[in-house]
Amino acid sequence: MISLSGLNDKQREAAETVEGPVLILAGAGSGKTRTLTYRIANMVDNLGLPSDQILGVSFTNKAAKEMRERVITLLGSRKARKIALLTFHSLGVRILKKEIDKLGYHLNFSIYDQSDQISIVREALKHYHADKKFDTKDVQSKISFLKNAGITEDDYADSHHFNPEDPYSHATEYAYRYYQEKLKFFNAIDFDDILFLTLKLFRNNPDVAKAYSEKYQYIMIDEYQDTNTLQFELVRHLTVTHNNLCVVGDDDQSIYGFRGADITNILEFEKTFPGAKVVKLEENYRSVSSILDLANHVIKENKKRRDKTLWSQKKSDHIPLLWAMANMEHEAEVIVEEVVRHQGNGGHLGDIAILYRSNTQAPPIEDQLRLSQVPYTIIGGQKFYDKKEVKDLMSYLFVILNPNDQMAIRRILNIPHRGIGNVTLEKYLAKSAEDNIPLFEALEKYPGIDPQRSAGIVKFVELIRKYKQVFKTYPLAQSISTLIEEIDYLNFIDKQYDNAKQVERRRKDVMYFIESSERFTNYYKENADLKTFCERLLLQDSQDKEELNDGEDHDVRKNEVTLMTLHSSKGLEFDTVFLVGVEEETLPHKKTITQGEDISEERRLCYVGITRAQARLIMTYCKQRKLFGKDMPRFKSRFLNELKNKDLYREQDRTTFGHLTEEEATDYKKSFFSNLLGSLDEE
DNA sequence: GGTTATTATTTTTTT
DNA sequence: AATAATAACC
Repeated sequence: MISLSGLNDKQREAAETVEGPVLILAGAGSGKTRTLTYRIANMVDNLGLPSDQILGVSFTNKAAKEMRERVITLLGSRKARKIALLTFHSLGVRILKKEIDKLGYHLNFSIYDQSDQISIVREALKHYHADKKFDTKDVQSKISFLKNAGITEDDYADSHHFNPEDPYSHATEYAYRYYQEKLKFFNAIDFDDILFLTLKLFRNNPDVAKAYSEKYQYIMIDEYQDTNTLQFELVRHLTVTHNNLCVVGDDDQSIYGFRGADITNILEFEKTFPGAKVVKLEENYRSVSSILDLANHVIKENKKRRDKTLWSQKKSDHIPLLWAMANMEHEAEVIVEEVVRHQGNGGHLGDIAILYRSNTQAPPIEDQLRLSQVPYTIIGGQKFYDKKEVKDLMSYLFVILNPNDQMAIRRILNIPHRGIGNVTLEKYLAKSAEDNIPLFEALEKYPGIDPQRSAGIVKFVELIRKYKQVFKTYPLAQSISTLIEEIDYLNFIDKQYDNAKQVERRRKDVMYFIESSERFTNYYKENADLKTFCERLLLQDSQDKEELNDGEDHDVRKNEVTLMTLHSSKGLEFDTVFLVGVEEETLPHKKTITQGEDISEERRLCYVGITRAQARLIMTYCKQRKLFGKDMPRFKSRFLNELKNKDLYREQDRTTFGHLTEEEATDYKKSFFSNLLGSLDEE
């Protein structure tokens, strides 16, 4: 039996209401994850509901992982195993893998990431002759936005997003059609399609939707304020047979507007799901009151929000700090120094998070941590599969799996060099269009378009054919190693780069790729297929692969500092939080300032960051920052400047010793110089 | 077709 | 500063 006595009345009410629609309005730190995990534990352990009928959906891998870990802590891994705790996208792939043939795709579809998307859009815009130049990335993100709003390429021209006066709209319409056509032809889907097509599937096949709704009898959605139209519709289909839906959210923490998050989903929940029970969680258990005060005042500046003020019983003499730094390097130095001090005082590194607006802020801090030999882990950032080598190798896997995948073929056709360059490729692309056959078939059918290149073409086709068989007969990891050997990829890297350090790094990535396939194969045994492996690499961030080891230390946070973006930090908490780069044009981000006036989402982001901290909050900003190789003056963020009460935080100028007493300053200088001397000794 | 030099461009945020 | 796209070479 799981006891619910550790929950407060409201939390307990939410955890015990298992049937019917439930809306939990949960302020930051009000124990929302705790409530959800106890709710799940209650269902399984106390009510005896079958665990494979429970589905919990979150937005980020990090959040899904956290949820799983906490459920395991309550139930143990045996009982928790069958509970589906997924992101929206992994749920979508799980469904499409079995059902996508009903939409006219083959089951062996490839998944395209943003860089694939951009190349196709670039191609589309090339075909779209116009005197104006269009920004490829802009058009791509517009298409992505439209998909997330549930608008198809045919609906676009009639929607209110289409502006007949605007050349961009016309270009986007053309590109959208071109793009969708190509993807289908390549038997590929993009990240947005994972949800888009799942919804289409449900719409076209109500019986399939019904079956999944029956499979998942109890559904919970975390961070409901961030659901977009697509996700909302999916949820509706999934709950059609039972209406057992529990959603949790907080309008102040809506930070996915750029992905089409629709706040009315949460505001009108009771309308959509009549008879919903609404539970409000307002007591904050996370932060000390001084941190909460600051957060409340920052978010109060947002005009459009449901008024609420979180309160906390936790008192402390800590006042949030704001440190002014000279530049990025200095920022990194001072922060790491503080981290080291914390460690020296016997503090646990897992209690510390360093949060930033964008991933580009991480490298200097990372460098400094490494230099000081402080263990750390970075969540998100550059994806493992984003690395050139990994993409190349994955492209091989995708082609072997799905020969229609043109983007992947084009990527590897001449890697390693087979003497097939752009000119030859264009010839084959023309043939492929002419005969209306996939590129790969064109390669098979016309090996002799250019007699000089013929040998290379045949070799490539043979290679793919051969490995289709190899992957069928031998275990995954073994097949991958043989493939890499056969194409002599490591040698190719050697030849490509003359910088020894680069070669080393890239070879390491390849080795890591092989290792990760071995781990995967060991874990899934004979079920380790090519497709699942690729999906895992694409959908999961690199650190999640560690999960394959099935470690037992799920409830113990590692002794590492955590670095991540504000977006990834949502739903998490840390004893000490460094919120770095609280400056104009970083938070709020420049892009929001220049292109749109709505700064409120940036303010919510700031709010999210502040409310991650339990006991200690240290914000920083730089007086100067290098941008595109140039030093630019920087200023404190308006989110702090606009506060009338200046006692909410304490500002300290770390570029001088002014914030220290004379004694402290002497100590500081002494240790600074001895460090300097120490590092000189090493040289 | 491949390599190198020059020029343009870049930074949200997640899956 | 770093990287990618383009142009100009071999």
